[in-house]
Amino acid sequence: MTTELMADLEWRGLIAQTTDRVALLKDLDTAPLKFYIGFDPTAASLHVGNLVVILVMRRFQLAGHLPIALVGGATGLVGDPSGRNEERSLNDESVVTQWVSNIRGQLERFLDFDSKSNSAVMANNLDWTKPVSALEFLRDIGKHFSVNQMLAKDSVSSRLESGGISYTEFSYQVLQAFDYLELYRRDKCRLQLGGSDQWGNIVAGLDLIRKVEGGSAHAFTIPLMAKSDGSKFGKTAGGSVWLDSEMTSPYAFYQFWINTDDEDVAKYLKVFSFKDRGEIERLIETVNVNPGAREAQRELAREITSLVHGNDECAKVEAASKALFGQGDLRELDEATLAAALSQLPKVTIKASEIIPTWVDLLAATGVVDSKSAARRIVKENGAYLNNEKISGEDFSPAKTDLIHGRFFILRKGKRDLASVEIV
RNA sequence: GGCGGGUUGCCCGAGCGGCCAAUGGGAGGGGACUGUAAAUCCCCCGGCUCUGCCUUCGAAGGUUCAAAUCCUUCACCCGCCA
Repeated sequence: MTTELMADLEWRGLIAQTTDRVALLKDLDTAPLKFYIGFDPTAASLHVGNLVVILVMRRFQLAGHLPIALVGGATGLVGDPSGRNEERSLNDESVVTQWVSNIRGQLERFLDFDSKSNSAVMANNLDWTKPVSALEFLRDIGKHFSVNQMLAKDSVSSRLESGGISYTEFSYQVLQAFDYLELYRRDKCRLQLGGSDQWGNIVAGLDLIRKVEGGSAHAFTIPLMAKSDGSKFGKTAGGSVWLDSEMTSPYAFYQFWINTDDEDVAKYLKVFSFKDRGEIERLIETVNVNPGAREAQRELAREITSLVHGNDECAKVEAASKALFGQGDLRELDEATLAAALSQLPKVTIKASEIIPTWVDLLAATGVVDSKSAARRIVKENGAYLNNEKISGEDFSPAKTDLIHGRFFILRKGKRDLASVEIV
């Protein structure tokens, strides 16, 4: 069963590096294994990049193992130098506390905390790190670390080349190692998963466990998600794609997935989808046979949006996308369907008594563009639409007769950036 | 501690008294082509009450009719020497 898990992960391209594969397989096969992944609160929400690791965690749980979701209340206060060429700026403790609770809430959606056999548990490293005094830490933990080895770690050595590193961030690997040791001691946790940039930190933990407890544990890293065109995964023009619906609307979230390049969709299905291998292979085949239908993208978007925002919300944004991108006249959509679709978009309302502002002013008000100049530019460049019909003239204003169902205007910028105006 | 170099628009990087909102590249945006894809081609890319005005070239002062460009001080970075 576990052998299947590993084979499946391998097929999905989710294994970057592990410690002794044979020993790991044996442990996974013998009994449910406790494992953990840490998430540092570096933002108010997790983003789609974190989803890669979270879903691997879920796969392990589905295979019967015992997840510990660790939120880095302590490590988040210090800052991980891995993969960064600049020192992080420290966040206020109150901010980090807030972020910890946000992230905790988000993680709960992806794991089963009520299973009879292998429930997930939540942990916060602040709980065991905060009570330790600096002296205890230096004597009990620090003594086991060789600065020479610490300096050799990629995360540190690359920073030494590029502008330096503070003692604070330099110490990060020790804190993370301490986490692993703590979880090993109290929960017999013997496996840590993480992104491939975490290898050094995880191994630091293994060394510490060996030195202090004489025990052995495993490391398992997951490749960092890369896009075929070399750009960073999970970013759009607007920034990161967040899991928080306030920060990235479910509609925008769905749109992010549905716009996946053909080049990447096979890889994304393997990484993010819980469909079985046969079904994923069938979908990948559709990309080759009939790419225009974009069935693979649709399935991907639906599955991930449902997972993150729930089936109901997904159905809404799916219907909205279908309605707004459909070929038909928007006026033919019934009012309820249209209203539901528009509720997914950036929106501005104006009073019926007001004079209707220009298209430019309306678009700027929705926040779809940064400034009125940008909105004017769109008109000048022929990318301005009202109710899916091209408009021209910078001083164009919609008329009452353009209202759909007596209360909506639909603004469009370019091919797929939509916003709504409602007259109230 | 000494000497030298640097800090320019989202990023990289030209400019070195007026012709500079500032060359070029990347990112981003619009159009064409398509499939709400990629590639390609064309165009745009500080803001505004837009034939003009306002704010930008590390910060603050100063010289000048006129400064991103010259001077002074401050901050940070990077080399070389000690």
